Amino acid sequence: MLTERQRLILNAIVDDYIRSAEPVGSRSISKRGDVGFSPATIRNEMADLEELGFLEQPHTSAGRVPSTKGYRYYVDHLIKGTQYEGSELSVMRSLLTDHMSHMEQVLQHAALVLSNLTNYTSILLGPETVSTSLKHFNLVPLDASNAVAIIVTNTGHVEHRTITLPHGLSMSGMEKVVNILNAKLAGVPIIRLKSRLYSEVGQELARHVDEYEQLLGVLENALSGDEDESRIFLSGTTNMLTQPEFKDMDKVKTILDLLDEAPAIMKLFHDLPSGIQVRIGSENDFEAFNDCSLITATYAVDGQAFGTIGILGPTRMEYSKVISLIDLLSKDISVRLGRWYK
Amino acid sequence: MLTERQRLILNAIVDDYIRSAEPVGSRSISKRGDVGFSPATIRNEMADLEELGFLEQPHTSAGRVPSTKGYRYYVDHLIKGTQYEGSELSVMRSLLTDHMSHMEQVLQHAALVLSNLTNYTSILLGPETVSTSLKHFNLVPLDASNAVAIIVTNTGHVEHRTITLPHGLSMSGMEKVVNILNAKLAGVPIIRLKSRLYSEVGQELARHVDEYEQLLGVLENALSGDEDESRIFLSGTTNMLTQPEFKDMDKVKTILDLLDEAPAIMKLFHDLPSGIQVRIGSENDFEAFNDCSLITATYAVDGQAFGTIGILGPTRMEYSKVISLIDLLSKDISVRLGRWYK
DNA sequence: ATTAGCACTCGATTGGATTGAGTGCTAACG
DNA sequence: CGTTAGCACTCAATCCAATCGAGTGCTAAT
Repeated sequence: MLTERQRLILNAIVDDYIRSAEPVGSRSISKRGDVGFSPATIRNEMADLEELGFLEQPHTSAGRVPSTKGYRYYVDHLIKGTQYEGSELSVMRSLLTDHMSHMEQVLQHAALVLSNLTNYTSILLGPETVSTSLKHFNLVPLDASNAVAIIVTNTGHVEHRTITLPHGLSMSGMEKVVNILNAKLAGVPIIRLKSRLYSEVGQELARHVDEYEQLLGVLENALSGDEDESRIFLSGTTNMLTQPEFKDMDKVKTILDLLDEAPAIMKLFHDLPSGIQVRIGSENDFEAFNDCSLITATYAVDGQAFGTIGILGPTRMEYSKVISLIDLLSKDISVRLGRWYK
Repeated sequence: MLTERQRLILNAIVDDYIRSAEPVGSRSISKRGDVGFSPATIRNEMADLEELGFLEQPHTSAGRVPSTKGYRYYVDHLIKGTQYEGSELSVMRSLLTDHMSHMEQVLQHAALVLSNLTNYTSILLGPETVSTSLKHFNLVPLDASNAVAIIVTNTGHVEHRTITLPHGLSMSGMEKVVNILNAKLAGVPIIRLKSRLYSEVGQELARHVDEYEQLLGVLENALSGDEDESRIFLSGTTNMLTQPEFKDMDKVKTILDLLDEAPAIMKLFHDLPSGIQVRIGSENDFEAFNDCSLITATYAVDGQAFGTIGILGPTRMEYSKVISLIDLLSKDISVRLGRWYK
């Protein structure tokens, strides 16, 4: 357990380092108003804190830098209870008031606002496929052999896909197909659609359609969504470039490249408990992101878990500010989507 | 006019500089097999070429670097007729053989292949809105007050948008709306849709629907597409980071940020003649891209202009290779889309 | 017309001295 | 006894002068 003075000093060091991005020495925090001790005393404490693993020294005769453990203690115990910065709060409110017509727009816009306000990278995840189910299916004929398949989920998400129909499927045949699918598949979770398609729809289709095998194949294709790809909304990826810790091009490139890949992002976000979560540096078990911290919050609509909001930045991140912003935004999105949902 | 020897030397310098990214001296090109003159002679010629504006010297006692004019002469007169690199050619062929179901997929995939093969940034533009027209319109009811509007264009592009319908619009009313819209608007260019909506559809609608004013507003909204946003397919933007000339973070950030903005890209691509086009450095009148070259090719489907393929890289770009690749790919896409089109 | 030779330029590299921000330790102090 | 002043020490960063070397332009010889 840390003494009160140690906590004070640790807090000062982390704050200073977050501001300046440079190792902080005993003198500089002694000169700050809030720690009324001489450099010598502070040096002693700093040595102790280093021994305990909260601080690190790039080299002898340099100042101290917070370790992952140091940041961890900072966010867990030292951050002053969510101190909303009034101005930015109202800015966000005003930026989010545009009326928007569908979920994707809300999320993409929120991502933009968030990255602009923080100067970090924002990552928003839409509804998990696990918790979405089919609400409605439809086919709109284009010409003799092509049609657009429309898939509407219970989360209000709409997708379309052009498909090629088997030869000789009549207008009324198509209507029957649509009816059968809706009857059998409405309410079924997206991830179960394929198996259900074969187990329940197959025989039924066979009774009404000649080329039902080919049709099944086409439908299977139509019903398997992009999964992850379309859930992800990114913004401000280039903000990484402005951080002094990422002056190394190669490192930045690997990070930016990973952010372009849906699977990498899903891995980064894997296994998050609900509520606000902070993953600091080496805590997120992903080699490339060891110099980054990820702050996430899940949001819910209508009581059930929905998606996730994330901010990715350097470990030297303005935790306090970001946490309060993300907290706020997640609630706001819940409300906003909840309202529009009905 | 340049002498044969000057052309030879200019060619050697540009080639060398493209390879090494460092100022080229007289000795090093004298040692290359293809220019059989002594360094002294070459120096004289280089001085002349500099006076003529084809070369530049970063400072006295450094080698020469091609100027924009130098690159221009190089691509116009010195590049050996499209020398397909056999291996990469076949790689591209094989990468593009996957069967793909719609235009967007083809273009996005082509962008990926192109950026991977070149290590530059690839930018593909889908069909221009000017040349697209409405082929088919449809409404799919979701619930009492919402529906999905489906817009199909003559280029095979499909868009959907969820809209909120006026209260009390019956099923049959909706059918009428769809019929009217299709009758009046099919074949109309996308950019004219709005004006036609008011000039021709208005009265007709008024006769059949009560709340036609509100409906008109909603339809107008539904028919105005994303325009540019959805035409653009980018890939390999982070390849910029690997180029030594872009080691300056600020410069890279401005470029990457611009690439995220549809209007900027449209401005970059403005006013391109058909065929293959090379814009070198300061030639593209866009401050931020003065260190970049843009190579573009338009492609056509069914005889009419369709979209554009572009590669953005440093001025020190492998013009010869990129030009041949882009030439090839543009033709390939034409064929591919043309086939799938029917 | 070409080229060998040479003096010259100037950025890049090298290495040694200096600086200065930081430390740890010890002894003095309230 | 906890705190602090003082001091010797460390080490990256900065500075500076010397040197290097890749390159040039010019001139004179071939």
